Amino acid sequence: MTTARRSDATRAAILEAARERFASDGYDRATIRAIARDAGIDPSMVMRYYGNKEGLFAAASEIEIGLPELGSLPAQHIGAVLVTHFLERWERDDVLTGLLRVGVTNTAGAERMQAIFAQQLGPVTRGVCPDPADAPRRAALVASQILGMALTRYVLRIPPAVEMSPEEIVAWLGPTVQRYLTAEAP
Amino acid sequence: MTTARRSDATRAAILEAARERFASDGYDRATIRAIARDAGIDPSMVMRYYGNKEGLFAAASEIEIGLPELGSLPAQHIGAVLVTHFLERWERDDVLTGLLRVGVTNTAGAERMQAIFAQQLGPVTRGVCPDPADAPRRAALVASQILGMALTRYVLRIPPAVEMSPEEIVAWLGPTVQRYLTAEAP
DNA sequence: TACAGTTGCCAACAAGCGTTGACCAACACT
DNA sequence: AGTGTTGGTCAACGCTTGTTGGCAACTGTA
Repeated sequence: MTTARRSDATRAAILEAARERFASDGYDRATIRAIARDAGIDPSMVMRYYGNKEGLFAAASEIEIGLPELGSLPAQHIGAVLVTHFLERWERDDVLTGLLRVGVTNTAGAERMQAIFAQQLGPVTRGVCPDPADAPRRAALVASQILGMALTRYVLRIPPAVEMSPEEIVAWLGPTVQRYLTAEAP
Repeated sequence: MTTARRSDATRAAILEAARERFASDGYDRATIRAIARDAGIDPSMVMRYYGNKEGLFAAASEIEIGLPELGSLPAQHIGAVLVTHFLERWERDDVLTGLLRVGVTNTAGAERMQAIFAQQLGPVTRGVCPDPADAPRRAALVASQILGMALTRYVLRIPPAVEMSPEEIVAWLGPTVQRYLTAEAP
């Protein structure tokens, strides 16, 4: 393993500042200078440690959704569990919001978003849906509803979406996700 | 009424180029210079006719969703009709995609997106849902699913979402929207 | 023909951007 | 004590951006 370096604190500070800036400003408006100012260091350090802006974004958007094991759960609750989990994940920090923001204008961001959902939501879907052949389609449907809620609630901030309680959202979206996963294809 | 000017063609060309650029590149990357180049004129003309970049965006993002009259329709088909209509609207041109892209990174864009849905989706919702008091919430839920599909299909371009046929999407999303509009609150 | 208004191009501006390389201070090791 | 490595600052580069003002050409009117 790589031994701990003296600069690890700085590296972490840069990464944290970068996450916040990317999340609130998007890729273009999140300038290296602003990120460095937030982290309390010189812009050139960012370049030294992460190569260039793209490298910084790649490092800042590394993420684990950490979906729970669904195999052991009662099949009829999967929808609610999934929505609850994503909602919690989204409220905890704003990396996902940032990723969503960047994914919309930046090709690298969009690809990363695709990869995350393919690798982390895909397997779950494959395990629970009736016909494995249309698992990708079902995963995309689930993604459309979950990302759509994240979009209206955390990015566009449409007032009624912001005001809803997590429980309310789960109650509404849970059955939708459940249907996308387990209902027979129309 | 304002009389026709000789520069109307140029104005229109600028607007069209702006719509395309905003749609494909987002607010920041859509530079006035690039828009002017597409329109075949000098960047300074853009400033003369639209004041500044914000003014140009405001003019380029003026939009009518043109929802159909739903009052006369059988209540149980509203969901499918709505999804069909939005899908068609989204496929027809890319102004909405552009608006979505800009709304994610730009405050003015987000506000415009909010306004569009409040003014054009709100009334429809109010007419069909059981209790007018939670009409805004229901509208937000509908928006979350429709915008989510637009996001995954037209912006992030998640492959399975792109490959689905319009009929398939309507078949999956229609019941969801229907439930958000007319089912009793959970 | 003279003149005012419109349409357009050109050149430049100040500011901000990502990025680079020279340089200094603190540390680690022998 | 001396030397190479690491962590960090500073000043500058080349470039692009939104924006401005001056100037030429055209159009319509009297």
